[in-house]
Amino acid sequence: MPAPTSSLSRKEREFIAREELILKHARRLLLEKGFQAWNMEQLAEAVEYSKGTLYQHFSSKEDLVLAVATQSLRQRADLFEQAATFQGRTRERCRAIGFACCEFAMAHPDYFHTDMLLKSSSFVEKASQERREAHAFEGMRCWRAINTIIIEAMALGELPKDRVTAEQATFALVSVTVGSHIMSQEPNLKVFAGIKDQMQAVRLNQDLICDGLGWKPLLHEHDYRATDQRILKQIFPSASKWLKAA
Amino acid sequence: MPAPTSSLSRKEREFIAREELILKHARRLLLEKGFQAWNMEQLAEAVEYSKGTLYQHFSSKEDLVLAVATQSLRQRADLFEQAATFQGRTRERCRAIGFACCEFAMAHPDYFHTDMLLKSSSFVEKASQERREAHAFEGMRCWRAINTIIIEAMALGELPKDRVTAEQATFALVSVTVGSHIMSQEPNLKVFAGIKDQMQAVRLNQDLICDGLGWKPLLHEHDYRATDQRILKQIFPSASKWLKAA
DNA sequence: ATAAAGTTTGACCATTGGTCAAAAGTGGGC
DNA sequence: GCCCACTTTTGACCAATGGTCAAACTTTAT
Repeated sequence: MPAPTSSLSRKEREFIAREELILKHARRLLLEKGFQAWNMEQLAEAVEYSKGTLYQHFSSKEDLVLAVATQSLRQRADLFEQAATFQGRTRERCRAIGFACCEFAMAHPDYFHTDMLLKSSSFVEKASQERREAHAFEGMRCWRAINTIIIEAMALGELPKDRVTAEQATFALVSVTVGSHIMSQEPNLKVFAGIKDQMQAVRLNQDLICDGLGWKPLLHEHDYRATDQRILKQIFPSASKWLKAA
Repeated sequence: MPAPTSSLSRKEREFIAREELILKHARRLLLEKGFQAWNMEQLAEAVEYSKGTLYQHFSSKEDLVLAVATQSLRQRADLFEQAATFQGRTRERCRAIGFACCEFAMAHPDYFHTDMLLKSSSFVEKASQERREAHAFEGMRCWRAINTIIIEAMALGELPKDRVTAEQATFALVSVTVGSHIMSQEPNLKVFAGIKDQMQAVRLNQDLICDGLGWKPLLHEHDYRATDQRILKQIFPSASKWLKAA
């Protein structure tokens, strides 16, 4: 018998592996069909376990979906924190987070829809306390990544602090980002607004907020194309596929 | 027998009245419980008709909810168009629409949540074609109210047209508004961001976008307090209750 | 080999969105 | 006042599905 490769027993490792298998298939169904158009029986068949086993991992369908969303949100927070390490001025680092969010949105096209479901109290109330807390924790990491840069920008005088507080600025950036991602997926709106590149539309709106905040250097005061190239090279070397004309 | 007061027969008028009764109670349930936590039987009891009768008006629960949302959206469009008649400079008129949207959000605290449900294709596919078209129509009215002012602002030179197109500017304003309304309802975020007055937070973000667009006069170049007072007096005399410190 | 402990299963239950045949109601003609 | 054709309303019923749990099955310790 081989020695355990970690501190977890075989059973525990199997349990975790199965949970990840379930989450993987649930994510796929969620992406393909949304929330309603699949059921636990179908998921059970997909993972080749029975329905009862699913319920040993998740207390309800909502709990499961929350777990999928939290997994995604953790990746988003990872990307944000990674982007925040970009070497450059504060607004450039904020921009790197903007790219991080686009990178995330490309990898998880259904995330914002699912996240909107979670905002319904009757939905989230059916999930377990632990998973709710885990989700809130990852959300806080995303918030803090932005908030930290803004506080630093204000301390350095690159972002005027007489207009809004650091929290108001963070709230503005978060709001415009979420709103833009949601709206840019609306088929009707895409036609009206003539949106070709969704991610570019999101980042433009972020730029408008930053300019509105007076965050130096303003859009026309600096060669942000060069910054974008650096961000892509340093932080997201794999992202160039979706960013054709940086 | 009295002569008919309109071109509709008694039966037709009763049908319409019943439909409005159903919508009224459905709206109440939606506000109190969200989408899942009530069923058609409960609604039937509330309106004192049977389930079968409900289905003579609406093809599905989703169809019914879409009808409620469209009713709300029509009011939103009405308010937008009313606000657009405000006498003043283009940015002031845009600001009046910002107030209109807050007025609407106060009257329909659940609207944006419900609207997010509609963005799920599996949801909206269960509604009837007519109701989908009606919803898209009211959405277009809202879009156009903003878009029209922006086009005029660009023609007058009050809004520079070398940065973004009129459609991009409209998209930015719509996105920030929706995103801010959604985010400002998030309990966690309200704590983090220290939001006391949600509507003020939404309007601040709109101001940041307008400033970012370079829409003259900028926030610090003009006494918008006075504008706000005029908007409230001329357009929304009844709104002063929620706007304590304009 | 056997018993104890843990794991997996799928038949089963309750809820609920949606249907439809039958009951109830309506109104015009005689 | 009565009949009858037509419309409207009803609620028993159906199918789908989230969730449960006793029994079957597997693993482990002795």
